[in-house]
Amino acid sequence: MITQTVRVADRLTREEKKAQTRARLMEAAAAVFARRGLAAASLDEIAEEAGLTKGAIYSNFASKEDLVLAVLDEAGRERIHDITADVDASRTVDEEARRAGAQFMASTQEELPLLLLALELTAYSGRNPEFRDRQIDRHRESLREIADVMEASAPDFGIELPLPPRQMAIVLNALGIGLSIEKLLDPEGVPDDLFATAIMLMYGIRGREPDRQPSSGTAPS
Amino acid sequence: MITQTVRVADRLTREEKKAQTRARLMEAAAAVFARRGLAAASLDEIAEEAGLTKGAIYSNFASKEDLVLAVLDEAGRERIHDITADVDASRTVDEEARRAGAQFMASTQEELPLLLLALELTAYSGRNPEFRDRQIDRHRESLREIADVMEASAPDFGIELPLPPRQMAIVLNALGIGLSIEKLLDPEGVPDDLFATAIMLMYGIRGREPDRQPSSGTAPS
DNA sequence: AGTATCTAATACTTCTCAGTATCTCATACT
DNA sequence: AGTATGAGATACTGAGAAGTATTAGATACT
Repeated sequence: MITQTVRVADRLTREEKKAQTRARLMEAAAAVFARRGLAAASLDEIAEEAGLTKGAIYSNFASKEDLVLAVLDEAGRERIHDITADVDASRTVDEEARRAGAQFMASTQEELPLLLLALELTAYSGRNPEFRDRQIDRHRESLREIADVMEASAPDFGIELPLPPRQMAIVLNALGIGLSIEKLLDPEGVPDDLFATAIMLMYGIRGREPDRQPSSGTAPS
Repeated sequence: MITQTVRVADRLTREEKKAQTRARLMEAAAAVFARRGLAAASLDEIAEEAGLTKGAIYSNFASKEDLVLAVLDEAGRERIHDITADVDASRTVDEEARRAGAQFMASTQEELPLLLLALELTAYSGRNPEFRDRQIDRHRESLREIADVMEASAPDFGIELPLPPRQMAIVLNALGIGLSIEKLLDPEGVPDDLFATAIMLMYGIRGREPDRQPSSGTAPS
């Protein structure tokens, strides 16, 4: 016998309701983790943010760590894609490097809580190898995406990668994260275009000034 | 009347004893913070590690945060110095970059807990601006030390810095930290000499292979 | 010598939070 | 309709930790 579930607008099936609860919890968790940090975020606060209670959390996730992983898994999918998706080989390398560099720095600045959370997670990973192992695939995937885009677009830009794509991706990613940290620690000390400038140096494209600029001057501090 | 304090070998004056206690606490704190992380390190554990009790901590420091800051202040002094002090302009740039790069990567690997602690502190700084402000001077000083060494040694190496020294220092530091993080997340994914290679690219010194190496091959994975 | 002072130990308070046990009530099934 | 199921609420437990009050005992001062 085939059962036909009658659907009224806000009359959800159990499965749907649960999925919705789960989604609300994950959204709330993402916000609270970003706001408070990994350790300081309490499950009670997350539940409250979602308009639910801790019971809902433990009905949907095995533990706090489990919830974190679920949140990460979802968040991790979109991150890199946003930036690489915008690569446009009809512009010059110079333009494109500046755009991507600026976009990267801007996004980490405006979503600072996410950067902070990522730092904490990295530290946590360093102390909990099994946690790290559960993230490694996603991390490699992100790198591969960067590598693929760079490899694919290099000919269009008329340049050659000075390193194998994967290594280039690692360097790029590392530099971006490192500079974000520098900027976090000393916002005024890091020029906005430093990322792009450094990248172009590696590509062998020397700066706009043919000769050396003085170490101090009218340039932005 | 002048008081002469009699000194027997292990008979310390009050002041000395207190200083010694403080030093023992800071040493223990450094170890425990590194081992457990910022939040997970308990004052009881630190006290125990020092062979003392929490009373000793609160007699010497106002709060946990105060203790952290004291530890950092001391630890921060030696770090950078170790690496820059070894710069030797009698070697070639290539050699020297490789040495410094390898030394940096090796030191962050073998003192991994310190890297993790630094990450947590950075995240903490991002959420507590007044804490960050108390670190900013030290951070700038470290950068200046790197910048000075690079600026001073560049002529000896017969090269020119492609960027103002301070910016060069920022990029170098950022890249080092970023690569350390990459290596932490995926130890096998990061070649040991990638740091040096990237640096040399920025200096405009192209790799040992005149032509491009394939993206995969007999190289370690 | 006798007293004051201050370091660090002891013991306690207060609080936060992850995780659990239990219960309720809406949905699903028969 | 009546019963079974399970999502989520409520209330609790237990661990652990920061910080405090008090005290003991050694050192310094007179």
